Amino acid sequence: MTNSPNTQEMSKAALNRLPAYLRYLKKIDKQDVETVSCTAIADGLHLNSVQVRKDIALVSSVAGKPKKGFVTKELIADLEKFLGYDNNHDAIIVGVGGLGKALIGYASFSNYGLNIAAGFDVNDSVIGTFINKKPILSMDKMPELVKRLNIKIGIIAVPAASGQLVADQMVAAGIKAIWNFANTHLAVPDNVALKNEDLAASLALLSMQLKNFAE
Amino acid sequence: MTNSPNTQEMSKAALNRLPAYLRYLKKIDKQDVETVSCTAIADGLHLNSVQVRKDIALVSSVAGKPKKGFVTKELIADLEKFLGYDNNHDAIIVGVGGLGKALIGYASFSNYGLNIAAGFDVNDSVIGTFINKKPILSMDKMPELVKRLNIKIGIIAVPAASGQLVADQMVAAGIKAIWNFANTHLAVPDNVALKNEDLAASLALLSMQLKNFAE
DNA sequence: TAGATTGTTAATCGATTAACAATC
DNA sequence: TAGATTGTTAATCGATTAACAATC
Repeated sequence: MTNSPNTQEMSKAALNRLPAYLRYLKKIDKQDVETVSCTAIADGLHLNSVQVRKDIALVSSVAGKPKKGFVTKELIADLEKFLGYDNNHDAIIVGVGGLGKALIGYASFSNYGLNIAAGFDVNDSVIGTFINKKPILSMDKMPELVKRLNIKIGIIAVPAASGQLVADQMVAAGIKAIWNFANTHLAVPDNVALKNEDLAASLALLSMQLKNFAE
Repeated sequence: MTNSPNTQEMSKAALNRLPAYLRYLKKIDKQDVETVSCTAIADGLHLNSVQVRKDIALVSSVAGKPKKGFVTKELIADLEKFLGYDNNHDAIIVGVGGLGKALIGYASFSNYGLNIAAGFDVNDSVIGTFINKKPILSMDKMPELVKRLNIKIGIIAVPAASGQLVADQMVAAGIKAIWNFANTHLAVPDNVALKNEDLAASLALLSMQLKNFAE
């Protein structure tokens, strides 16, 4: 069992680091670096090497070779599989304002296994249009499409005031994971995954750091 | 000293929670709730009450009253002060693609004390235009404007490949805090604050949760 | 007064880092 | 072979939670 990937044992903090590993590995793979040590990854990303080694051990399907490390391409494949980037998830997005438009247009999502199937809005001026080839539909159509395509991921990019309402509608339609860009706290059932993208919190962290440096 | 706000003792995790407290307090303040207990905040946000009490203790300028708690408006003012939302920071943004445009147009930033002074890009088709009343300028103009307005915060919203270059240019111009939306690891000097907005990592966390729920 | 809530000290929990034997 | 790197066990560190006396 030692080397089989194990979801249970991976902490959130560790999981957060995996995409960075993957990016680094893809970079050196492009440079035709065939094997890579955890020490090298740690150096490249300014992390502790033991930490990297433990994280990689949970993800890699094969043991690393002393002196050589891991085969770059194998490790990339293992990480992509672990992160679910290898099989595409469909998602919908509700709210096609500035941020919503940007997210629909964000081509990189396909690299992460995310495909935005459609956008929804209540604003007549965008309904019926296409953004990045994705149809923007009326909010009424949301439940039916979610059910028909068996979509599990919903992205919320509406103003804070409508956040909870949209979340409730998504849950009612069968959405099981909500990625919340609205600046508000959402209450969702325990069996629905929720990830808040709190730009205010990020900004607070940054300006606090800035303040400390200045002192 | 017990009740004076103290930057040093605040952990990153705690700091991350403060904006949520502030949002909650503003919400109940609108409902004319005059005093609030940490227990109530904890219940409202589904957090542990001792955790909230400790966080609030580090931020509040006055002690809470047993049985009543804190004066809502006072606590809001203390939080805004602590988070630096009361005095405006100027910032610039480099990269006026989809995400960059959305960020420039994001009105809520002003609520967080952030004012985007200008956007920069290398693309002639956007240079000279205005987005949300902010001028979009040629990248050449960036160092001069940063120095003249003494701007300390830079937002990076360029493709991953140009991320490091832009970061270097910002640092050279005197930027002391970088908010990085480009999907790449950045190397910056130790005296420059860096906050990565890693959408890939967020998405990974969400889809992992989704996977675990499904099993 | 009684009891809800405070601030604080101690216990627990989890994650990071250090140390080290195994090995290609 | 020698030494870089592995995987793992133990020590440290920090954050969360539990317990409790003080008090309005």
